[in-house]
Amino acid sequence: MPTATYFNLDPEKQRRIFAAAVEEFSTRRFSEASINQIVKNAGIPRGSFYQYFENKEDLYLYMITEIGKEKMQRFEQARVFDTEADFFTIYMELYRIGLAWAKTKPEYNRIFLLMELDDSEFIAKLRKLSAEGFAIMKDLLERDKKRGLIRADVDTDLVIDILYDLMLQSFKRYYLRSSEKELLRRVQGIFQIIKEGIAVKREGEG
Amino acid sequence: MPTATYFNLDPEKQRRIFAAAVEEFSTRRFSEASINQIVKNAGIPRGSFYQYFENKEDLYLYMITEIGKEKMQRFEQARVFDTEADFFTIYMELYRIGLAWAKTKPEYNRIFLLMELDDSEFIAKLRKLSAEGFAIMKDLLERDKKRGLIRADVDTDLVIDILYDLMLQSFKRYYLRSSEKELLRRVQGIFQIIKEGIAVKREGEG
DNA sequence: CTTATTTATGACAACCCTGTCACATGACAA
DNA sequence: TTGTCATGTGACAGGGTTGTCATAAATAAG
Repeated sequence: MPTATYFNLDPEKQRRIFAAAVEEFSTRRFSEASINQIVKNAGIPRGSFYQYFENKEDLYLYMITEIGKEKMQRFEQARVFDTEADFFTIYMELYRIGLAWAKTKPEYNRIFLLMELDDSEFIAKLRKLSAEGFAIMKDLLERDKKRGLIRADVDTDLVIDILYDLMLQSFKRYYLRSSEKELLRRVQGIFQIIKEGIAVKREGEG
Repeated sequence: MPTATYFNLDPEKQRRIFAAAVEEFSTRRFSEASINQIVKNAGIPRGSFYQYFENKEDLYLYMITEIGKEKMQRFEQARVFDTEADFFTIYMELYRIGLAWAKTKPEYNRIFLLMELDDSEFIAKLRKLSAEGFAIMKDLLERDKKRGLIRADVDTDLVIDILYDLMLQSFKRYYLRSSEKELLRRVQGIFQIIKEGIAVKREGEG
């Protein structure tokens, strides 16, 4: 948490510091990001930084929390969870929203992608927290099981895991080369495979 | 490529340097690895390093090439590609071999995992090369399509992509926490899903 | 034995980084 | 005005990194 001094600061200055943090952390991994660079971009003296934040972790945590709040709002106002739609439909919708968000705030999104590339203790802890949000998806999948849409023998956790990995990986690709259209087609393709499988269906099996 | 001077070196010294490189690159990402550390571990003076290698990239490339050769030998001597077995069986077998290899040479394996975590230009180039080896898998999948084992409408490239991502991700997990047994069960689970899908099969569909 | 060439070596320059701390400045109160 | 407290500030210590280079040692050739 930033110090009281930080919160007493001129809002414009706060914004400048926040922006500088976003700039740095969306360019370099946490472990490679430099406070020096941040203070330079924010136009504040080095000493001041330590007046506002304990260290790099402190700033990062603050930034991530703020961004997280903003993202959550997007999901909440979309109300995708309140429908009776099936698991895949909801997942796709969430993905769409996430994509739209990433489009308006590409730097924010880069921060999350870079987070996945980091393997420091600190980031590992953070990642764990954000992954816990996926419990909702597990519930949805199990609901569909009860509704007879998903086979009963399917390992729910594994499916959630798989989808998380694949979505993340696809996102990475998107930021490297693909267009949004391509990306969405890819995600559709993935869903199709996870739903139906790729093997030729033979009768009397299960 | 190392200089002639390097290859003229006492083999024992060469081995020491190689080992030091492996030690460092299996602990830290390429971008974070330090030549200082390597020369220290190898017990050679800093100046000598630059007599043998142009820079860090040069050494890394050499090391990766050597390790790649060794890994390829494993696959070749297993002759998994010569069977009439189906795609999934062969993939599983390759995975098993890879796992066995990773078990005897965990440092080598860590190097590849860390490579996936890096995003420098240099590593991106390297990764691309190693991914091209997956063309064989694509051929196998297409063979199974012709044999009527895989549905004709399936996007081969996408499946190869998906499997690559998922296998890699599973490997990462294995090195972080899981046991080999757990990992193999997970991979089996993934194959099952990719094969059969997770949706309840309704008649008269496709 | 002497000269030429190759190889070995560590000090050095130049550039990063972080966290601290003594001091300067501003603000508000007595 | 003087004192007190909050804030601003940059120099500094101590740590890291890479690549170079003058010199020393070893080896080969004449």
